[in-house]
Amino acid sequence: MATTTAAQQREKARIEYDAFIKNCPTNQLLDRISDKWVSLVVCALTPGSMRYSDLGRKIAGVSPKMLTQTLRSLERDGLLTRTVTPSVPVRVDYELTPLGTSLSCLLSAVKDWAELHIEQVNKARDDYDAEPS
Amino acid sequence: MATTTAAQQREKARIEYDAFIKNCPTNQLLDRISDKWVSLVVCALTPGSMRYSDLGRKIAGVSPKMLTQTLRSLERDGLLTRTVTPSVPVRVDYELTPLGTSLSCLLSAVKDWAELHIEQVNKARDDYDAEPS
DNA sequence: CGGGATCCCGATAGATACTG
DNA sequence: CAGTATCTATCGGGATCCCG
Repeated sequence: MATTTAAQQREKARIEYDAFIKNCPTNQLLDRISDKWVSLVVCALTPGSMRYSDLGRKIAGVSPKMLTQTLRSLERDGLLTRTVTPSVPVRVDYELTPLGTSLSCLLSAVKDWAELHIEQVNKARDDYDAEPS
Repeated sequence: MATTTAAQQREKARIEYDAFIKNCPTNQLLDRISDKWVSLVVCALTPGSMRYSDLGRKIAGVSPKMLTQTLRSLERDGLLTRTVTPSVPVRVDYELTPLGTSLSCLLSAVKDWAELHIEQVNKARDDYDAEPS
């Protein structure tokens, strides 16, 4: 048991690198917006506030669990606010904060790039797939 | 068997929505850059071309499998080129294409946003976690 | 040196059912 | 209406071995 195996050393390196990545703001942000539902929620809320069930319907395909989970994490990061109105049927509204709106703008930039270059990517993909080798 | 269950209908909706998402350039791009290693590889290659093993060392923590897989998919999308030099020990260089460089610029924008707003996010997170409830 | 093929495991998405 | 709890199936990703 004495000697450290190569596997253990690599494991150590991996953990350190993971820590490095987690402390990197860029990767944190990438992790955040890469989440399957985050971009959809942000996009859905960009026009204005919306209720929980309306979001569920607009995003169609999301399970209550994932919707709640996504909304919670976005709320935690200060990207949206959660407002509970204790009426007879409870009413909960979600709305982007200025920070959330700012993120929405960034997503727009991503969207623009995507739409501008998607054809090149698709072409490259076809060429690659068509290669004889 | 005649009647379609609610579960089946939801399943259908999910599949359609999935298809919708997959056809959306923005989500394709998000899927791409959200990949754990893609941003790191692009970032590593931004200064210039690099060899396979150099990449592996610079990114430290990536397994050969993931590195190869990442490089292949990026090559397929026309974001980088792969050059094989059949010398005695084989030599393979990777280099960003103009399209890849363009993506690198987008990642820079993401990076800028991240560094500009990370403090707000962290503060919001602390506040949220500190809440009594 | 630069990979491909295979096996395996932990994380997590999502379906379902229940609650205030 | 707006969630929560639980269970399961899937799958990304790492380890390992092997090849050209």
